[in-house]
Amino acid sequence: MAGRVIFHIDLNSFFASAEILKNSALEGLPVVVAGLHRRSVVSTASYEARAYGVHSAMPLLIAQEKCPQLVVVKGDYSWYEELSERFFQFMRQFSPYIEPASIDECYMDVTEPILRYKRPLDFAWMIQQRLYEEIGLPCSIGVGPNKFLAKMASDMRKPMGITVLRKHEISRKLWPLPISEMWGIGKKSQPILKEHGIHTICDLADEKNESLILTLLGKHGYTYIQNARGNDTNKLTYNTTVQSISQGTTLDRDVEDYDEIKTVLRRLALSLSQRAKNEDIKGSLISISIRYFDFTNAVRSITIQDYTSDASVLFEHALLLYDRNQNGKAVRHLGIGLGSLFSKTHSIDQMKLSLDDVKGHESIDQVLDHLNKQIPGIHLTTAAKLKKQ
DNA sequence: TCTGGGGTCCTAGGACCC
DNA sequence: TCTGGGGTCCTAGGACCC
Repeated sequence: MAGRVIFHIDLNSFFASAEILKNSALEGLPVVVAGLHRRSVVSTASYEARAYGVHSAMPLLIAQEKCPQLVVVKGDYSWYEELSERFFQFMRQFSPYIEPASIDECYMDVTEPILRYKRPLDFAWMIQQRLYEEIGLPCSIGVGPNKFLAKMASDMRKPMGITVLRKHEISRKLWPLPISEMWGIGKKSQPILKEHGIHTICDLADEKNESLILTLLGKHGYTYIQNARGNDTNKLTYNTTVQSISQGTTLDRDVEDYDEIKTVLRRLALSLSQRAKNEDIKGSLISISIRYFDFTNAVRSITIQDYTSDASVLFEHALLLYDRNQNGKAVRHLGIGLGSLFSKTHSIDQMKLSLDDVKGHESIDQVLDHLNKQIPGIHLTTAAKLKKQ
């Protein structure tokens, strides 16, 4: 089969761009979107703010120290969602083969449509220009033969960049980068690799390091090696469904008082329930997450008999899980989650069985297994298996 | 300096069933 | 007495991403 052409489209400092769209007076200023509490961190920084060394995940207090004239805007998430929806709608006019990767980025398989352009990059350029003119959002586009290379490419020129990363170019464009720049390698794997002399993506791709990396990182190591060599074979997934929803909050100060914790859990249960109902979602896996004053975490979960979105059911089980796990440590953060979701509308959408679902599977059981993983809340089986039960 | 909020996916052990 | 093989579901924990 001939090679694919994948675009990775990444909105630049999306939340900050969204705020500037709403209020043009912010244009050109060092802006961050962040919570307005003592313990908030920066969600997104405009490029003007980045010039001061401010970046996302930085504690707000530190950001303000680095940039005293910093403009702090409280996030308006329903506005971001609306804009994000416009972004995806806009993209779909060019191709249905789109995989949303987050609120502000997607992959698009453009193997077919790009043939219609004399100069392939004109397609990327046109998308970028029109997205900016029609919706007001700047983006960077990465072009590659697979998802990984497209993703790495879109990171190379920002904002409003277009970068092509062909396989034969990786030794020049990709390999010199430090492993910290590599998608998928986080703050745990980095020190492990560096300790063993692996500092660049070139080191990851090097055959001499292969067995060492596999020993250190196992299956993940294998993925890193293949990606570093430009051999990502992951397909785009076009029907993405939500797997879980959650609602959490960091408390203003660490809390030991039981009644106070109970009050927070009740409030979280209410708002999670509201969201679930709005989105026509129910779930059977209820979980709580706790972060203690010392930054240790615990997640506890329980599976219930029926699918629910009921606030009191969420609250009761959350409290049960909390009680079971009492240890006297002061609590910094609390969250409630709902998983193993069932959504009528989503399930019906996905019942359309396509050839892609069947391709590549050897037996009917494999096909059913594949479908069961795609459609939450249902379980397909064969008559033979039912009889056995 | 002092560390958010909302997600995804993977692994692994134990219970339980045939 | 000492001993399977295969499978699913549940729970906990962890790495990573935007």
